[in-house]
Amino acid sequence: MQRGTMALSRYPFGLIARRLGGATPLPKADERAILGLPLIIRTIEASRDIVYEVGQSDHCCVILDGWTYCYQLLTDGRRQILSFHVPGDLPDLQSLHLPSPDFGMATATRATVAFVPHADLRKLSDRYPAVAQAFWREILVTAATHRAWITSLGRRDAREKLAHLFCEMYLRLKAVGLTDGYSMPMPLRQPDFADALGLTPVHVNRTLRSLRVERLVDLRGRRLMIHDWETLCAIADFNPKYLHLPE
Amino acid sequence: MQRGTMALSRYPFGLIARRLGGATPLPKADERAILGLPLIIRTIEASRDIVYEVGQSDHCCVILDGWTYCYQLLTDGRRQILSFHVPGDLPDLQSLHLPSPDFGMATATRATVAFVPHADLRKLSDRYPAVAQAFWREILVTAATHRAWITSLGRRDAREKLAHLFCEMYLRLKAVGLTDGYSMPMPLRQPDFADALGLTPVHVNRTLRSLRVERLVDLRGRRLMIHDWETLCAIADFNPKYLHLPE
DNA sequence: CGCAAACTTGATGGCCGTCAAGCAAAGTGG
DNA sequence: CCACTTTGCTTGACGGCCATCAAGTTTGCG
Repeated sequence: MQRGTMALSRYPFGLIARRLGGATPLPKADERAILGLPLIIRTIEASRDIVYEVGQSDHCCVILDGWTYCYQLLTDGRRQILSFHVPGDLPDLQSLHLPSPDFGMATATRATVAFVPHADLRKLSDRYPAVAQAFWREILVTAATHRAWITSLGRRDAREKLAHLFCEMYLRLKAVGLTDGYSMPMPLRQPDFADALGLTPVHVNRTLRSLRVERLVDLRGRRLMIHDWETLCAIADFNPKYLHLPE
Repeated sequence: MQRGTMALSRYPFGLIARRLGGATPLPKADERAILGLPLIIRTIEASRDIVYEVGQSDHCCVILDGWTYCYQLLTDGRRQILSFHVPGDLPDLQSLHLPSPDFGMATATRATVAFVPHADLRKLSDRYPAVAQAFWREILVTAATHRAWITSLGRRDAREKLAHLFCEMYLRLKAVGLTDGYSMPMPLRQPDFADALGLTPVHVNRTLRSLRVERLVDLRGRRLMIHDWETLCAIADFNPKYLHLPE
């Protein structure tokens, strides 16, 4: 475990300050304040619950490297993934204002995560209104993404659901500079897709094959190649507005 | 159309102040400030879009009477309902902080709605921190409800979905005093259930019948009678925590 | 009162789940 | 570093939940 800001150069933490600004960049002073936050940085193995041993959940977490997800379980063991998170994301900002979270968090890959004390985040947002605004914006975009998932789960078939998820993750990764043309990292396993889209792994497999056969996408070696972005968007009926990305 | 606060005695507006407080009631001064908000009150027919003719969407709305819902459409016309709203709800508080909404709003029944200018809400929440806190709490509970719906849509079958929706609406109506024992108003039509739960009206009909035959619930004359709350909760795997209701 | 929408039920079909088996990949421990 | 085990991938066979189509009845709005 590392403490303090020394190690930050190895992680895209400046990115977070930039991303929070969205279309309207944060003032320099606000960015500096963000970079000065005290952090506890941890690297967690793949497929582990992200437990808040640091204090009892009085921290928010920032994804620095790897993928994580939020999920809920039914008592009989059925799992539903609620959202995926990539570097630069703040998956549980809401814990600042609403105690007793209603979901769990886990790593999809080995991931490096920074924990920031609630107290420091509150001080920060009290002092820098633009930061407070940015935090809330982040929470509202999460809610908008939830709505997009509700519509996907309720009214799209398997093929359309997969296409929609690919479109969303492509733009989010592109926004943080993790794409390479139309190629992107895609470390999720077929059971992860299944639990996110309300399907079974077997059916995810068949649906992926059909997308591959039609030369729309290619998922190999933990990378996704999008061969036909326009058609993929059309199949998904994808409208990126809800992500509120700049440009 | 009515203006000002005169008409408020006819509507459960004090309720909203109380509901916003949640488990910890708002200070009296804050409640008075809420009751002093300028309002435009409208009664809208059933099955109409709630359009913001008042200015261009620089208002939030408060449901005073009747039921409304938020929805998204796919370009081919498929509809997904994202949430239902009952008296006391503030369905679009998020518009205060995030322009360009990603969903539409419509009435499920004839409904009376109050519109409050963003500017006044902002003044209010700047001046009364407890109100600001309450507004954000409201938004976060909406997000938590979205998550519960994601899990329902992804991992519950038709019968469980219906049971879960009934449990949620029962507790929400009970919290605003609109239930009568285990009986409650339920003005939604079968096509509304279908679009909320990712089903077809035909299948909703069959599923309702099976719940009725088993004497779990009875839906007649726009009212829902819950005969066996415990079993209904068990079928739905219902955990009310996400609603963050008092008590 | 008339027409549109909702409700109800039956028949049929398809998307996706379940079960199963073989194989590949990746993580674990000696 | 290799045996071992777990997890994931792939494909086939089969079944079930839910969609679609259709037609008759009822409700309710204008």
